[in-house]
Amino acid sequence: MIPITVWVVEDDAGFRRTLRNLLNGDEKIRCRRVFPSCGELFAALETDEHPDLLMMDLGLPGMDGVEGIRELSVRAPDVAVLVITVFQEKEKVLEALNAGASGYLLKTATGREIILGIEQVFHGAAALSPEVAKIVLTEVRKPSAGEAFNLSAREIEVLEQLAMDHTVKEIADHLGISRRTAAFHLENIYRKLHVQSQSGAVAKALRSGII
Amino acid sequence: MIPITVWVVEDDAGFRRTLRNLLNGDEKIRCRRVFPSCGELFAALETDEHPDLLMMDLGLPGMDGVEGIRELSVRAPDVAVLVITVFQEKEKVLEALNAGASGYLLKTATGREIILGIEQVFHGAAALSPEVAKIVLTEVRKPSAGEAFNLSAREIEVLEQLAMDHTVKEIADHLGISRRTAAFHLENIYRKLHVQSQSGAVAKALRSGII
DNA sequence: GCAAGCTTCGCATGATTATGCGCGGGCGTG
DNA sequence: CACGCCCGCGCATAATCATGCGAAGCTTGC
Repeated sequence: MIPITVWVVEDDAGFRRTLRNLLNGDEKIRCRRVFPSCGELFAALETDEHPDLLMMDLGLPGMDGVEGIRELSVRAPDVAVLVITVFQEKEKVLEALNAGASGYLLKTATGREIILGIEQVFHGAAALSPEVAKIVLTEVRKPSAGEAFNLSAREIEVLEQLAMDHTVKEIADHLGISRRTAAFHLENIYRKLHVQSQSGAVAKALRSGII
Repeated sequence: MIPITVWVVEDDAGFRRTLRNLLNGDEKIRCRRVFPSCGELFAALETDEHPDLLMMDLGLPGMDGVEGIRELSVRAPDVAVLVITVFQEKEKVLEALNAGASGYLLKTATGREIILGIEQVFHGAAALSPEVAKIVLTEVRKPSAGEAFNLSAREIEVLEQLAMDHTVKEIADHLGISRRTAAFHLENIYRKLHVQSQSGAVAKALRSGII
């Protein structure tokens, strides 16, 4: 069986070694190269054969880990990235995942969890530490989904049309009602959403998951 | 140490028994009650002391699992829900998580993973099977994140203000510029986003993750 | 060094909105 | 069988917006 080839970028020499030893202790994984910063990584990507997966720290000297991931997704989109870091702030997590990371593990993870995470990412799944999963979960969860504001079906239709870049006049035509009626619905929407402009209504509706 | 009390709703008698035995095989967990459907669960919630956590199947006779979760989050918001199911469709996953589930495991998970998942959820984290994490990840990832439209910093500020329910006049005051300038920025935003109204711009900006 | 793009502003006009006032019909709850 | 809420429409006015024309200082990059 061909082992999963893994590279590591980690500035802390101690943890770098620990990680390398851990990975090479598993026969399904081969970690041949480790780097203290993104600079060395990109140099190596120019000349060497790309690894299957890259384990990336975030708090790095020089180019930040998140930027490194962003850069990597352009230069070497074939390499999956698994973040391993101490940061568990929402911003860091979302930035890293948006930059293209396929997984995000905390350094509190056990060796076994790290090995499992690598296998999962390699097989196209995602690896998230529970704490990180919680953050991501909160993020996908839509606030309350509409019912809260008691918008009528017609009002939601109007909102959807608004968000589709239509004017009140166009909305009236599309819904087969007069512009006055469309405007009337809009007034009620303003009242229910506590806003006073089309933009505000659309913003609130989108952020609340109503549309 | 007080064990984590867990209840189970699962229509398949075989898997129900397997699950119960698995849970009670761990000294940190106590599974005293299992139900074949949501009806029995809600009846028990009326009379008995609530469990710490509920493991919930999704494909259930009578009330669907997702609806059950929704109902539970109203009737017994103190009970955490961990979904265990065979469904790995994006819709099901997001529905369940939006309904209030704190975790989502596939039935392919190992006993160890299930036990771990329960502990994680009990400790306020989230438990997601790797395949599920992948789905959730794809969902949080913002489409293109702004740069694609080449909006200037000022233009993004204007958009943010618009989404905050401000009029062009107010935006001008807040940014310390004339209304004509604010309107000018808006024109450029329209051009760059290919829209022709404030509402359309706000909708596109929000959906694209620009703001 | 100069072209290009961003940011800033004034003036003006026609289009569009926001909103108050009135009016009528339908549906579900108490 | 009212009462409240949703849906539909007209008229009118004041405010706001969209946009064309013209102009200028600044930063960025070839």
